[in-house]
Amino acid sequence: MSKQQLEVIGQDAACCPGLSAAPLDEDQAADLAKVFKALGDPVRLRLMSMIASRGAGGEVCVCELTPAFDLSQPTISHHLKLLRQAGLIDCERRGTWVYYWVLPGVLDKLAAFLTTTQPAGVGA
Amino acid sequence: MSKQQLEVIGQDAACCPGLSAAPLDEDQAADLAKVFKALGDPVRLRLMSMIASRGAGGEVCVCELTPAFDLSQPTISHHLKLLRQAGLIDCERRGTWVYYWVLPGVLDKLAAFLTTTQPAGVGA
DNA sequence: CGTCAACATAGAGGTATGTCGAAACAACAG
DNA sequence: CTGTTGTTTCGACATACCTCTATGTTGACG
Repeated sequence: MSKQQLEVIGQDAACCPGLSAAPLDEDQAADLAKVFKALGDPVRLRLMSMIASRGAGGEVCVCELTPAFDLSQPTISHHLKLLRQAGLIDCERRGTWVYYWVLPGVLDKLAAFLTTTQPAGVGA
Repeated sequence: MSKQQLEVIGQDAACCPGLSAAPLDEDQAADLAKVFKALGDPVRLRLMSMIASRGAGGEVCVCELTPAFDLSQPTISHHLKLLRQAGLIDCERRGTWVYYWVLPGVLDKLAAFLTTTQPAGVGA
């Protein structure tokens, strides 16, 4: 499902040198900005939090997410789609319901990108 | 200078439980979203990177930042203002020039917020 | 005091984003 | 097959955002 997500964060070695390591070039900045932009909305941030707080292999049904907001169901679906396109989450339909989960490693890689103290042994 | 920046990240103890720890409430999400939204633009991300790559106490003059982009000087100034209002950077005028730096600890706290493996001793 | 350079602010215009209701799609129950 | 429930897609609209030009502000220098 969903062949249309970014791979900014998930690229094998490292997504990029790190924000504080060296000035980003235009392409890196554009890709990373899409991920941060996806997190730059209160609704999406809460959605991410609700999904991520289920733990590593955890999943959440859309039917659990929607009633937590004073928004229409299509709007929630729209935000979930944006998070998916940003490469942060993925989903699967099982019967009537659709379950979402956080793509493994994405948040940690994003955290590593922001960390100013470089993790030892990243080469270069 | 600049009494108008967010304090989301800098709050004494912890800005919040962490994205994966527990579902964010509306207020936390709204505050955090402003920070991520500030990073959700390629230009601002490059600006942050250019400033942050100067290291801990490093500073950058605006006159060094502006010519790196194909944008007008007021546009760069506008983006710097947004980054400042998000509580990510601060600035000081020295003579004719204005110098910007990354507020200490902000990026690391943001990284800690995203990290899924909770730092030891956070209770619960 | 006058002028110049470095930045910031103000206002305007085009584009993207968030939200909705309506409709389409998928899966299951009778 | 038909109806019901859960979810996504489709247009449409109001608002926010990014960018520009024009103007203001601050400090340096004669």
